[in-house]
Amino acid sequence: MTTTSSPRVLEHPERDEIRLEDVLHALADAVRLRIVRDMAREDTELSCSYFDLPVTKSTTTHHFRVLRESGVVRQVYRGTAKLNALRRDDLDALFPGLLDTVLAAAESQAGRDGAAGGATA
Amino acid sequence: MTTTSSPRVLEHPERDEIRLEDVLHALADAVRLRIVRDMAREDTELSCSYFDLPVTKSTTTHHFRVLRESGVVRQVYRGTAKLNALRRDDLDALFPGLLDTVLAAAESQAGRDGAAGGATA
DNA sequence: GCCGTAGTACGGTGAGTATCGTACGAGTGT
DNA sequence: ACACTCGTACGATACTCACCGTACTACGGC
Repeated sequence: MTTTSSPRVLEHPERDEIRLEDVLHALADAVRLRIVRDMAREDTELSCSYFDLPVTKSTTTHHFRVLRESGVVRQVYRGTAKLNALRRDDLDALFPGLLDTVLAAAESQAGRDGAAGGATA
Repeated sequence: MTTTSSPRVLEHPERDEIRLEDVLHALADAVRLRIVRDMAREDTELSCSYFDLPVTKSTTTHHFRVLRESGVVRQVYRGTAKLNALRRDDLDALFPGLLDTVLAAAESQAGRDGAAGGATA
C-alpha cells in the first residue's frame, strides 16, 4: 500500500555521528549488554521478540531504542517484525577492537558470575 | 584525640568485585573519560587538583568517587592531597584490553572532534 | 595558634532513565 | 472483515545522576 509517510522508517545516527560516550552508556546496562551479547553470538538479524528478557515489551522497546540511537544496532522493519543487527563495521571502523573487547569482558564476567556459588558444573 | 577512626580511609572494590557495567558507566561520561585519559598519559599518581576540569570542586569529588567505586582508579591520601592512579593491573586482569581500547577510541574521537569544523590545518 | 589549601559532606535542583500498564497501529493469515 | 501478533506511543512513577553552593574537616606551614 501507499501509506506515503509511514512511520516505518527508523532514525539511525550516521557513522561519524556515533559518540563513544553514548556507546559506552548503551553498553553500561545489564539488559542491553545481554542483548548485544546474544546478537554477537547469533550474527544474524534477530527480531526483538527473539530475546527472552526479564522486562516487559515497553521496556524492551526502550532498550532497543537506546541501542539504535547510540549507533550500536541497526533496525529495519520486515513485516510485523523488527530485525536487529549489530553495527559491527561502523563500530570497528570508529573504535577498533572496542566491541570485541567489551564482548569478551562480558563473557568473562558472565563466566565468573555463573561459576560463583559453587555450581560450577 | 577523639578522631580514633579517621575517615581518611577510602573504600575500594576488590578486584573480583569490579563489575563491567559499572566500569562502562564510569567511562561513559565526558569529564571522567578525560580524567582517565590524562591519568593514562601521565602514568603516575596525580592529585585531584592536577586536572583542570570544567566543573567545580564538589563535582570533581563526585566524579572521582564514581571512578573509585567502580574500580577504575585507586585513591590514597598523602597529606592534604589525594593521589589518584589507574587500576591498570586489575582492569587488565579482569577485562583484557578493555582500558587500552577505550583509551584509543577516546583519543581517536578527540582527534576527530578537534579536526572538525573545517580548520583542519 | 592561625591561616591557607585540598578535598568532603550535605542539601538542593533539573535532567535523564528504567520501569510499568494500557491503549493503539501495522502487518499477516483465515 | 476479523482476529492475532509484533511492536509503538503515551503517561506515570521512582530512581539516579551531574551539577552547584556553602559549610566543614584534615593537613601543613608561618
